[in-house]
Amino acid sequence: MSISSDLLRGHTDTIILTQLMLEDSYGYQINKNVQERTKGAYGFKEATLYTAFKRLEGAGLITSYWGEEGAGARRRYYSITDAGRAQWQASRTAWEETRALLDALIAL
Amino acid sequence: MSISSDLLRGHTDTIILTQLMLEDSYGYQINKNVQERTKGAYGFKEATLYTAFKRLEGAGLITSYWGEEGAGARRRYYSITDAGRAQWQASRTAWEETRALLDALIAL
DNA sequence: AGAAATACATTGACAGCCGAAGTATATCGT
DNA sequence: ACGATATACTTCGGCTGTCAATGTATTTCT
Repeated sequence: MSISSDLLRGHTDTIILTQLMLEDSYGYQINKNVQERTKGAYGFKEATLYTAFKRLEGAGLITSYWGEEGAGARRRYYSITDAGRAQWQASRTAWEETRALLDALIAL
Repeated sequence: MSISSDLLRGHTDTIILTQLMLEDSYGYQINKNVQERTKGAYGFKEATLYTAFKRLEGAGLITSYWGEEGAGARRRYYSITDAGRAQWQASRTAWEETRALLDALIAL
């Protein structure tokens, strides 16, 4: 986790929504995917991750249900809603705009 | 200011340092420059800006002095230190890494 | 049996952003 | 002359997201 999370602050929800755009998933798996995609350079702290799920579910962007595995630790799966999909589109655009702004602002 | 500052959170100090890499400047001017560079899409709130100056000066990354204009409202100029220049280099690299991470994480 | 990995959850502290309010000077239009 | 607007800086208190710490519980590996 070499990157300070302060620099990604505000993008947490979007990162989670991105994972859920691909398939229903649960906290531990989502975090594993994030670590894989970033080759270990970034991962969520557990408290951050589960706090984000609460926030997203409260906002109606995701829903959750308990997994039905007979064996293994219980898993709470999350599923993105239509509102969540719309939010993801908006957030993706916002990221592109943010990236352009910062490229312009952090250059001599 | 169409972009949410939550998405730039943590980059405020770097943006200010970038301006001071170019020349000594003061709060109001720095903010004008930011607005120009972003074509009006972003600007700092005053409280955010002056809080950042305090933080940067406390960290030894910038120093300040009062301008000597005889006329006009008083201006406090800021100057980047050697430590500030080193920090800017590090922050620029961090931004490039952050950008790569988010490009990887906010994509299907 | 013990350690490590999997998996989820809560609490309290901390830091950055900002609305709001205040202070002060200069300029422009009428 | 006067009010509005722009310039310019400062502080306070609230809000929000991150996270260290702590706790619970199950499975797998040695």
